[in-house]
Amino acid sequence: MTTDLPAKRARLRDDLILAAEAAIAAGGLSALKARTLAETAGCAVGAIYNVFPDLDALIFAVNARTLEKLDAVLAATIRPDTDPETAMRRLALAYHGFSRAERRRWTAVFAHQIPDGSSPPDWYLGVVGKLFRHIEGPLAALLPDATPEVRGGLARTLFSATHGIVSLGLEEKLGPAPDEVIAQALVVMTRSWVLGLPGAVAPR
Amino acid sequence: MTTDLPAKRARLRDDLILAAEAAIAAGGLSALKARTLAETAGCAVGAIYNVFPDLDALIFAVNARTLEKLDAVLAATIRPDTDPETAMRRLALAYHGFSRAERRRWTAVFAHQIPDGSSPPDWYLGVVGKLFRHIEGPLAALLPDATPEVRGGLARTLFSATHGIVSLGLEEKLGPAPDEVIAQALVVMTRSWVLGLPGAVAPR
DNA sequence: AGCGATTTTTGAACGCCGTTCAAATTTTTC
DNA sequence: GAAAAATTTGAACGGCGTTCAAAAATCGCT
Repeated sequence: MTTDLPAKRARLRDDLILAAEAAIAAGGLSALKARTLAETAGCAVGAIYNVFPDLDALIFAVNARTLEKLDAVLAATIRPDTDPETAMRRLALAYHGFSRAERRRWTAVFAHQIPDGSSPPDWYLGVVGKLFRHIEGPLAALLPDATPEVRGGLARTLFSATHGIVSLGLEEKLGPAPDEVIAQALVVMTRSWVLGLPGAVAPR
Repeated sequence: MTTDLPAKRARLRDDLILAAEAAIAAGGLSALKARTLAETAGCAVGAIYNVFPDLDALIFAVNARTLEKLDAVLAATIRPDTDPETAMRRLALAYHGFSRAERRRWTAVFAHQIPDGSSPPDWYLGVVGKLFRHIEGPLAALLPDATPEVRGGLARTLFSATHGIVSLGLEEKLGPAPDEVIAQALVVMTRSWVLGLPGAVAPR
């Protein structure tokens, strides 16, 4: 019985990601411990470092999965021909809903701090980048004259703004913030974009 | 020479806050170490815990100072009679500028994660809450018919959205984000609010 | 001023963490 | 089947926040 070397490594890799994901879902980023992880995945502590350079890399793998799941949720949210306001509102509310449903996993994506000089791996930024494209459809309908560059930049801006509202609400960094209040804020915000953006991007 | 008991404690408290602030400004939240702190402030490690229940409490004290400083910057940014668009744009750009000038201290405010169940102390939320009031002036000029409650909620929303744009830009969580790009995004965003909010808050 | 009671300060020690690396084990090669 | 190479192992390391028995300082009283 030849257990196929690289396949065994790949299986351990998957087991570790699943174990890490479960730990994060149960207790947040700070609940991720090398020793617990090794026990859950059924390997020695040192084995983790045969597959990942450090726990940060493992966290990136988990966070990428969370982002992929969010991507799928957003993709299922709108049809291509939905009008811009409905589409933007649904996207924002879907984002909010996901962040509530997957509270800890989603928080981990943004709470994860990497050492000062370094930046996220390229493959990871690619996964992040896919998220913006959902907004680009509605934006194109709303701003037919905008260049793809302008639209791309704007998609990023709207994503960031939505993220700010959802994120500060979820972590309650600004005080209590009930679900319904956040949702209403998102509705007003998206409505304001639909009314204001066409004039705002046009040159003076 | 009676060295006045409570005064000595207060002095140590201040020394610790200053030492912590310097550590954070030099190397971020993760550079805050109890032993280094004690040495800088000229006390024993255990003495920290005579003044603060734990390092989290000390971090709140530092972050409150940072927020007070931001509050002062925002207060100096606009005159009472500035038109809404100019005021909002200046506030957003001032927020962005502060986050760049005080990169590490500002990052510490939002990167600071408290244990799962607990929430920030009330006095701290009070300091945070003061920040929103700067937006309320311009908002009142823009939406004369809005109730104070609506204005208050909206101020929070706009703050959160601005924060999202500045924050994701600064941490480069979505990829590279040069200063000028972020600033331009804020200009478009505030312009869109001025054009769109009056219609967006009005009932259908 | 003297001296026992009380409070405050001290820093070695504790438990836990991510990570390493010499040794044990497994797999490959001939 | 045995020697060589590659992989896996887990005790050990250095560093962390926090604690707490002991030491030092201060207070209360005569």
